Amino acid sequence: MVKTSTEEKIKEAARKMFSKKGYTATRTRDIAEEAGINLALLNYYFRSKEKLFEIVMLEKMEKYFGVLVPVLNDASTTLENKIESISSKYIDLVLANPELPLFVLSELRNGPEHFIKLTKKADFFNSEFIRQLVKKRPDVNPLHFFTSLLGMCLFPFLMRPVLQKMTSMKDEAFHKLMLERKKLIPVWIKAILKVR
Amino acid sequence: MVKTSTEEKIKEAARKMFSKKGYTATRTRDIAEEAGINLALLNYYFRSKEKLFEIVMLEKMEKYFGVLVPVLNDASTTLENKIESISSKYIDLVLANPELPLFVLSELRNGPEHFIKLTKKADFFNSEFIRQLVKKRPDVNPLHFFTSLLGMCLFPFLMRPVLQKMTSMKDEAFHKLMLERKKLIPVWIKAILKVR
DNA sequence: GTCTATAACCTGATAGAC
DNA sequence: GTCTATCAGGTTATAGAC
Repeated sequence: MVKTSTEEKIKEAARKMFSKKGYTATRTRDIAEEAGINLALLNYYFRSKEKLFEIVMLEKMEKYFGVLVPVLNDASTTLENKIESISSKYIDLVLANPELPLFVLSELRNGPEHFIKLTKKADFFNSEFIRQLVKKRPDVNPLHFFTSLLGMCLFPFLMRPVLQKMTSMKDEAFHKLMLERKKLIPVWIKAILKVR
Repeated sequence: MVKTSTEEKIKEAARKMFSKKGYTATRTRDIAEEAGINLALLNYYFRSKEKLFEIVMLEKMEKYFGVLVPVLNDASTTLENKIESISSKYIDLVLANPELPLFVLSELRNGPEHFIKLTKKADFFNSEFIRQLVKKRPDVNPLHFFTSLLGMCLFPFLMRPVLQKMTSMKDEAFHKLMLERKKLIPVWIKAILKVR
C-alpha cells in the first residue's frame, strides 16, 4: 500500500469522476467522497472546481496526443511502421483508459481552449508521417487518411455501449475484440493505400 | 414566416440546446429563453426537464438509426450498394445535424435506457447486410467491418472541432470535405473487402 | 492541513394572478 | 395559456475553530 498525498488523492478522484460523468454532472462532493477527504480540502488545494478540472483535462489531453506526436515525427521509420505503431499504441492506451476518447471529445464541445496549447506541439502538417504519405500517394488527401486511421482505432470505444448492448458482449469479449483489431487495422489501412 | 405553436417552439429550442450542451449542462432557463417564452410554460407543457429530454432524445435516436435499418434489411440490393447507400445517407444526415453523433454517444454514457427500445428494431445480426457480408467474406468479423464503416462516416464529425482547429478550416471547407468523403468511403471500404 | 458550519448562489418546479 | 414571484433543494465556495 503506497502512501499518497492528499493533493494526489484528490486529483486521482477527480480524474475518475470527471472522466466518468463529465464536468457539469460531477459534483465536488463526489470527488471529495471518492478521495476520502473533506469537501473543504478540495478548495484549499485547488481553489475551485474549474481550476481542478483544467488540470485534469490538460493531463488527459497530453495523454491523448502524447502518444501520437513522437510516432508521427520519427524520421527513422517507414509509413507502414508508423501505421502499425499508432494502431498498436493507441488501442493499448485506450484499453487502459476506456473513457478517454468520449471524455476528451465531449468536453472539447464546451470549450476548445484547453486543446489549443497542445496543437502547436503536434504540428501535424509538417510531420514526417504526412511527408511520407504524400510522397507515396500524392492523390490521397492526408486529412481523410488520418481521420480514417484514428477513427478505426477510436470509434469502437466511442460506440462501445451500443456495441455491447447490441451483441450482449461482456467486457472481456470487448477487450479481446480490440486486441484483434490492433492487428487488423494495419492490414486494412494498407489496403486503402493500395487502391486507386 | 410560419406560425409555430408554443409547444413546438419549446421542443425546437430543447432540441437545439440539449444537442449543443447535453442534458446536465442545459438549464431549463436556457431553453425557455431560446424559445422566447416563459420558464413556467416549459413545465406547463412538458411537466419536467427530464420528460422533455426524453421526447427529444427518442426523436434523435430514431433519426440516428432510422436511416440505417431499411438499408441493412433491403434484400434487393447488393452489399456494395448498401455500403454506398449507408455512406451517402449517413453523411447527409449528419451534415444536416452535425451535433447528432456526439450528442447521442455522450448521453448514452449516462443511461442506455433510451437506446434499448431502438435496438430491437435494428436486429443487426439477422440483417441482409450481415448475410451478404458473411457469404462474401466468411473470414471477416462483421463487427469489425461494420464498426469501420460507421467510424469512417461519423468519426470526422466527432473530432470536427479538433480537425478544424488544427487546420484552420472554415465550416464550408469542412462541409466540402465531407461531400468528398461520401464518394471516398465506398472506394476504401471495398478495398478492405478485397484484401486477404 | 483538516475539519464543521454556513454563506451565497443556482436550478427545477409550482402557486396564483391575469 | 401565459405571466410574475417564489419556494425548496442542492451545489460551490469560504469563514473560522482546532
